[in-house]
Amino acid sequence: MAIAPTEVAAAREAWPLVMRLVFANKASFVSAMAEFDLTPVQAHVLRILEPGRSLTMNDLAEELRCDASNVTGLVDRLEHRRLVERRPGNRDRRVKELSLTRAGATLRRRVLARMSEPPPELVRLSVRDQRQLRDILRRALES
Amino acid sequence: MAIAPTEVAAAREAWPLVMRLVFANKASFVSAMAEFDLTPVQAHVLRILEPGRSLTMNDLAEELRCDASNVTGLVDRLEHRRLVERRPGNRDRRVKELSLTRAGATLRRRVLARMSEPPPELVRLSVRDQRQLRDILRRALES
DNA sequence: TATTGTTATACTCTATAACTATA
DNA sequence: TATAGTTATAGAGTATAACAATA
Repeated sequence: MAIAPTEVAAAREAWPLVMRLVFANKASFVSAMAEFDLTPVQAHVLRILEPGRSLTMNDLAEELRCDASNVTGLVDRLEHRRLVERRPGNRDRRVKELSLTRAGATLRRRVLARMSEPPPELVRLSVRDQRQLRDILRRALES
Repeated sequence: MAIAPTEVAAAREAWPLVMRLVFANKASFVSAMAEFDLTPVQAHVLRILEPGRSLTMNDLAEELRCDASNVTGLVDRLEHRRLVERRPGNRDRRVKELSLTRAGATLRRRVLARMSEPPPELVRLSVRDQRQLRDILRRALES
């Protein structure tokens, strides 16, 4: 059965609101991460790099949705601060395995806690709305 | 009455989901805007600069939440493409009034239409969920 | 030959500080 | 003196292309 054009009408109205919400809080996110001496992208790297997990440089580029050449400098800066470390791959010596240091894991916890802090627009919603929003987003992102 | 800590628990769960949704679609947004030869920030300028409205350079910096020194180059590039134009302020000759050209207004319509196109995560929601999401976000952003 | 990561290069965005021309 | 906008400068993120080491 073909999907009628009206099926996405509400999504088309909702999506710009999502972007407005995020954009309105962008500056606050940037300055919150700056308190950890992190740029937004560096913060995302910490988020992606779960403790115990290890990623190759290519994996990270893919998760960040950017060209692989960028992660060299990005990881350089984090490694220089001893937040992450490169280790040579066991099987394939071309590969670098990237992982968090102890200090990186500690900072990651603080960063994630700060990233989860909801903006005033969500805080002032009723608890009922907050829960519905959470549930709808879970359904959207699942699978 | 003090707000109990549990009041924001659901918002704290919802907010990272919002960011995940946006982050997952960032690359798609960047390449969509690139088809118009626009960077994301340039696209935001077009969105902010409604036809008929005019803004000073300082106003634009404020709306973009960036330092005023940045908008000089940003507007230079858009003006060079004849999408926006600077006109001297009437009363105060220090001020530049910024507005869309005809070409800018035309491109703006296409850009806004593209920006409103919802990502697959929202499209596959039920119509009921789409509407609730829209309504909750409207309540969050109102006032 | 193909792949992983790096380097070289160029452009945009960003902030800070100093400057200009008005007010 | 104060303000609007610009310029100078520096650093970070981004892409493309070329490269070395390894497979």
